[in-house]
Amino acid sequence: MSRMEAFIGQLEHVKTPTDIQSMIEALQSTYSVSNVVYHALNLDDQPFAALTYTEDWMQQYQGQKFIRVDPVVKRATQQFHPLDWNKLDWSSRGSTAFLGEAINAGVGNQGLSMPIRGRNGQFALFTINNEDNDASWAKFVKENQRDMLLISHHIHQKANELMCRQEEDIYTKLSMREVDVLTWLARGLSRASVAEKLQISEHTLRVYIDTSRHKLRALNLVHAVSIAQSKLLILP
Amino acid sequence: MSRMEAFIGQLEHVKTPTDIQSMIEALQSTYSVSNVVYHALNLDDQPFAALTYTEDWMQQYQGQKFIRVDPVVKRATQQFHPLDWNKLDWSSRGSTAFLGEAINAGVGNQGLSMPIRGRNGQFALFTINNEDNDASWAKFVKENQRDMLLISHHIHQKANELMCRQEEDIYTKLSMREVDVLTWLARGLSRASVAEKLQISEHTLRVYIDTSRHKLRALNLVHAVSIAQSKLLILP
DNA sequence: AATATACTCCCCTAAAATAGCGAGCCATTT
DNA sequence: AAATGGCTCGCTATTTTAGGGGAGTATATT
Repeated sequence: MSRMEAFIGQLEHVKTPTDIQSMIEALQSTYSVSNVVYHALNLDDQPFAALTYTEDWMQQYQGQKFIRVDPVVKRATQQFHPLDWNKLDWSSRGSTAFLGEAINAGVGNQGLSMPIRGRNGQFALFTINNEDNDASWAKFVKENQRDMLLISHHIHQKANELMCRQEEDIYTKLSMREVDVLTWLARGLSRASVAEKLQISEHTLRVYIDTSRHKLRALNLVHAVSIAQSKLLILP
Repeated sequence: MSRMEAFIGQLEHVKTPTDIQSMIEALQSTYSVSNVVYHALNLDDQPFAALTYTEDWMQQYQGQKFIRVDPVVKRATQQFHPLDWNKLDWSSRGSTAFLGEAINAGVGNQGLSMPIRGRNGQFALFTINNEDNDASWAKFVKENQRDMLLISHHIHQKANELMCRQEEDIYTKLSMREVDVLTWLARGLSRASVAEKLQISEHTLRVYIDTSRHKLRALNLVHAVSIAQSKLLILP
């Protein structure tokens, strides 16, 4: 049984968020890397992280809002496949400063980050990084990338189970017409255009907007579209 | 070398969308299943599918808008991990009718669907289905689920490479303030509230809305938020 | 040093969105 | 048979947003 399979087997016994942290630390030593990071930017609106970075670095990262200049995050949000830090552009002013601080804080010079996208617009990053030369790191990536992808999926699944309410929300059952309306509004059509497209009066249209807004507990139309979109209640 | 590894190796030589279709058909015979389906609902706004269903069934599916009642799609949009059709609720009126038609059309009674979420709000489904009894299907799933996950990722990656423009869009570089503004607006705050929160005048706020709307080529605010959100330019 | 981009502020008017009230028909579920 | 929920239409009023101008400072980038 491979390291990966053993790890995923163990992961099944995880019961608390703290256990996830332990599993991340176990990964760090099993694969002998500087750091392992699972960072969910939103699990049902709440962020969650399990990682091996120092407390200092985490506070600095958050305090200086590094998430805004971190090229890993920027790139990962627009990528599907795993992302090798080698292929990033570290040249911009903000990034270079960030890189310096990161290396200072014990973040490895080599890294591999995998974007994870979940239900309801969840976005998380699973990162493994190490102090290493290019050749040796390339070998490591080649050998372990597939394992990492599977592990990252399982960790995200676990985090999701533990941190998110799993019950179905009866309020998020939009009717067909409500879905139609929100879909077209999300595409930028005005109420008048949508009414014409759906062949209903603007008054009726307004009813659908109101009811869906209430079902989604949204404060206004923009909010309603935003929620419906992130929950994939409306499809592109 | 496993079947999965061989397949992923071959996938690297794929150069055209038709090749993807061939690979899907290869999967069908390699794993001896009734059908294999890769269906991307949106790749840069365009849908794409490579599958082994009959032309008739596809037309019926589209003509009768089965996507609206298909419980696989409904559930998959809210799930992260692979989804076994056994665990679905087929009891609702629309679903039962749909199920009957599907079986008629040669869709297996057993199935496994994996949701794939990509960059820019992409959503795709990779499905494998077969005519089989519960026990034998459970065994198949247990043995091959991991392979299917990796394969689905690689197919999506390929489809993405082939079908989507990969260049960066200079227009989608929002400034920090623009991101702030769209983020809070997406959360349902009114302009007045956002202006107060960011400590700027409503007039200034309006400038950010206008510039970001133009950058995103959006028709109005709702559209702009929708685009920014699907491109993950604003984070939750 | 020059050009571009981000950030801030102000005027105006017309259009659109929100919010309250009402009603009837049809299908599905209980 | 009754109840629920979806779909359709109407009115009035107030608040909010969109779209058209213009203008100055500071910070990057080239």
